Amino acid sequence: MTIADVAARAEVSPITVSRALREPARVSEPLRRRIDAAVRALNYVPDQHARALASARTNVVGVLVPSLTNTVFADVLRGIHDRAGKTDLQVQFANTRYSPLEEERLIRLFLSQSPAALIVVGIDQTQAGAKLLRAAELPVVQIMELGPEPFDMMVGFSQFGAGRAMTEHLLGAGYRRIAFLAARLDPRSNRRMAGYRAVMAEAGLADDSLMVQTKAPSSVQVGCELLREIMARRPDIDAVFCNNDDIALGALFECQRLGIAVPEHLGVAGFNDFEMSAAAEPPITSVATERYAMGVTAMDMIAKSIIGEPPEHKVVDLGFHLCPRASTRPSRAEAAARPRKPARPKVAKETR
Amino acid sequence: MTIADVAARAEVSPITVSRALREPARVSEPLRRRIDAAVRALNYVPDQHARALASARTNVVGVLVPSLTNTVFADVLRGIHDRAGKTDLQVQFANTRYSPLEEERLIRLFLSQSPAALIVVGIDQTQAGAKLLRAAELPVVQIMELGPEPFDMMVGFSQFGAGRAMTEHLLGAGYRRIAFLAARLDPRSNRRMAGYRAVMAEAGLADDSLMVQTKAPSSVQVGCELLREIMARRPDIDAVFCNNDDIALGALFECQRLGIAVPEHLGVAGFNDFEMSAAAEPPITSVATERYAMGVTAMDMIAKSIIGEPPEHKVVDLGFHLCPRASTRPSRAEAAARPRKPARPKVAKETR
DNA sequence: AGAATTCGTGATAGCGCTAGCAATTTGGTC
DNA sequence: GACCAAATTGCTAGCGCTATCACGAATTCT
Repeated sequence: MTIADVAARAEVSPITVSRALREPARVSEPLRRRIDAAVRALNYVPDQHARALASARTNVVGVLVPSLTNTVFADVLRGIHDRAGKTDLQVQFANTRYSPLEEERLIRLFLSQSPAALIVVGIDQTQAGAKLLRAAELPVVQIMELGPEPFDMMVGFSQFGAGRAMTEHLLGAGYRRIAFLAARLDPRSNRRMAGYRAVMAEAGLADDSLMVQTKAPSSVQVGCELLREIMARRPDIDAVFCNNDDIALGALFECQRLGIAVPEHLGVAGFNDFEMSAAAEPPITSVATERYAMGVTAMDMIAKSIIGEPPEHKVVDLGFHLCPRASTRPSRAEAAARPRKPARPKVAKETR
Repeated sequence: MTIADVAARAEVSPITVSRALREPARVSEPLRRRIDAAVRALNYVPDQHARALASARTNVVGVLVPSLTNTVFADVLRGIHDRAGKTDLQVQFANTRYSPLEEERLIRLFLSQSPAALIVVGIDQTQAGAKLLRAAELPVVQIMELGPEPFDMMVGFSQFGAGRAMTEHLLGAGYRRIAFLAARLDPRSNRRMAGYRAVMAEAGLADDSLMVQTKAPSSVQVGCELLREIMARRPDIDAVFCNNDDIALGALFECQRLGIAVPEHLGVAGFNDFEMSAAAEPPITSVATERYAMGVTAMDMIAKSIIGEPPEHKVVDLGFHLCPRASTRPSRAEAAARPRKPARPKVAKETR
């Protein structure tokens, strides 16, 4: 079942079939109809390998992410994958395991296979990796955060700004001794922490002993441990801002174990607005990010670039939004706007 | 940078280079050394497309899973991916969205690209899909569960048996009116439910009003809703066996909200032993399954098959094990073995 | 009217690699 | 020393597709 079979059936030359499939506009109406009919009758599927070999191009989009299991990236991948299904692009994932060197190796590997485009996470590639991506003659999208001098395109939000926003929210709710709990600090968590630090410093409340971290990857268990640690070191804290919602959930569980009332004695805030956070008791204050949309948008930008219509904006800020919930006291603004007795908080729609 | 460049540098013919790379044993020691040196000096990477075109074979393993975000599959994918990194096999994922028809479409699509092997989930393919896979001349691994007449190979565990085991454990702990909470029932959840039903029937305790389910996919939020529903319908229940740990977590949160003491008034058990379950307060009784190992084993079997050494056992049972925790009363056997006052349960190591 | 351009189609020549066979060398066997 | 089998290397001919150029016919321009 090759292009020649289709050509024979449609009584045209193979090259015309090839054109009808790739650039229908360049083939006359009647031929195109005959060819389409033949393709359908024979259930013809072009051979990707032959196509790639002959044209020195592929329809494979390489995606380099630090982790395949972290919910954050799983959501982005789902967006990428869903959108890819609507084009003829294929997706090839690879796992950098949070290692810039591994990422560089994978960049080399992928580039050697001349993919249609690449998606990488963040802005902290190695120098060599950055140079390769900048020089590459293909669409490149950096996702998850924003920064100056994109290699090509960018879709994300300000991690620093999000860290600031949550910290400001907590200050606005009257918290003063706010601890920061962090698992393995990848570059994005680091920038959130920088946002926290900046706000605390501006308020004259900065204090390094309020910050606890570990090299272990983020998990609920780690959240438990970090909470015990900070409570041992600084029993006077009045809130914890957790790097990630699983840390926050662990912190909440540990509070229950230790008999610490949330939010009365301790406010607990997370980041990323995982599905479980809104359902927890009490529901956990968090910052929602547009992970799925990020994947979709990245693929959209790539699809447009490939057909020669690069997107209007090369850098897209999808923003974030704060989700104040009962695990922290309401801020003054909210308290004014709400009825006295806070009703069961409405749970945002959580679709998969 | 082609095989010809390497051949020129090593002063041999291109075909010898090709052989040295694919079947080193068939090339003499000295030539092999010269060729290896040339490959490294030129940083040569064979063109996958040319290779696939010429040999009518690829090194791509297709993986069809129902979901990319569900932790269960994310863990399996990680195993598959990790192991693939140690061979020269590439992995291509696709998402069936729990639809057998979509799965069939993808089976056709993948087979038309003659992959090196296929991994599919479970035993509930459409008739046409099953026929295609049975006829396919390539390694096929069915994962996640076991069953009679594998297409080729199988790695999993008995979902029915696991459902039985948990239900028996709950009975052994003295629970009698055990509800079953289920989100969208995919075939595997169904078999777990069948295990529950069988044990309840044997004990003379079966009662359809004890079973609640919804079409929504599994989530913590859905766990909350299901718990409210069953408590409204059957306030006399003494335990809930949840389809999945996120349902169990939601049930636990809802118990906290409703003031139901766990495990005194209600035992809560889950399934899959997600990381958060051991860290919850109280820690949630669950059934651990070997998801990562399943992915690794599947890839191992495939790798062996491809080099012509099919694995000794075509069907591998990785089993499961019960993790009794404080969200259910201890069974009689455990109670006898343990000290009176249950210490904080040790948390199993949870590595990522 | 003749030249220049555009349009639609086709012929040719590879893309980089490997299957299959052919040629050569080596190491034994009778 | 002639002969055979095995081991080693190389040649030839594509795999299925597309880039490039070529060609005639239709269209536009001067």
